[in-house]
Amino acid sequence: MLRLSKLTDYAVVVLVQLARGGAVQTAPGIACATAVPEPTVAKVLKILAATGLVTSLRGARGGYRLARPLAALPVAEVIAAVDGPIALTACVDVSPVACEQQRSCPMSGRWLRVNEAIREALAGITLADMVGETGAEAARAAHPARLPQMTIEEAL
Amino acid sequence: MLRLSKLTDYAVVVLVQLARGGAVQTAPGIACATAVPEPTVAKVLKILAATGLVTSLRGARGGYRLARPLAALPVAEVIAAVDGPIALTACVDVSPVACEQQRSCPMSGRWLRVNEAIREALAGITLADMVGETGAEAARAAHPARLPQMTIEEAL
DNA sequence: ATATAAGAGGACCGGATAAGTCCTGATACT
DNA sequence: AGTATCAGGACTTATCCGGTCCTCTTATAT
Repeated sequence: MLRLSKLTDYAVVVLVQLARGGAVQTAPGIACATAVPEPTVAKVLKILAATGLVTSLRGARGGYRLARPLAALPVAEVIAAVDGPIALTACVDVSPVACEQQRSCPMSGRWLRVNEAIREALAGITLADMVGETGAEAARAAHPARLPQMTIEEAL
Repeated sequence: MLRLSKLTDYAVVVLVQLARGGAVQTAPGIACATAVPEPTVAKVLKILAATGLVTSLRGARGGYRLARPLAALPVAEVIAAVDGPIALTACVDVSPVACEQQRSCPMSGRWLRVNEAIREALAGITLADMVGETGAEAARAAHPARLPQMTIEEAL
């Protein structure tokens, strides 16, 4: 399915909310504004802070703030921050011995190119791009309520 | 991680082997040639046959044959055949009600564009491309033995 | 006609991995 | 000093994938 984790989805939601609010916002506040469960929001924010996509302010009146504007934030970075580096797990945890037995492992390094293509595609889209697109679509659905999985069916 | 399933990896190996052998090959034969466990090869072949990427011949002296040359087989199709349509599972099994509660779901349809970008990237690479690349790399590693996960580290 | 080789199609079990929750500690504002 | 907030980890649960096996159908060969 080539799917990315739900956490990544949440991360985008959270980041967009941060951009919308503008100033410093607390985790509970963002949870309230986005309907994402609060512990999950906190988790996501910690991860994003650890990777530098948001900056944190501790103490009373603390919270989180975007480190960069959405326009300077490629999706690839968000995915990499939450799910780890973008990689199509090919050839992992396979003992080299098992491979040498064959005349020539027909897979060595094959996926690098594919991986690179995906990486570039994701690097070229910023969160601002994603937000902009929905604005255009808002016309055909007043209260959109996440598209069920029309996305999936029409994907390919 | 944006990872694709191991089955997809196997599918590519199997398809390449099919192309290499040329004629009709049986599942056990391919398993033997690729070191992929036989039941798994059989499973992959069934899936590929069901989606028309390979054609099957039943009965004694039966086996599998490539339906198309590798050059006409984009990676996207293989992935779609094995893992299902390419989709970044966003907005799945979330009750619409929970979403309407919010002022406006900031996620509706957001991932479509990203999804499309990936789809295009994968549609542009054929299995022949993947095979060709490795041929070029064969020089720097005599018996390659699948690159561990250098792939992952360097990915982003 | 019968035996045999091969694929078709499903059911099943086990293991890995993500999702989500909670707890404890550190820090800074009031 | 007190309180609000983030930091960081541990833990539980659930889901999904990987892998195996069994049975049925089909077609060739003897």
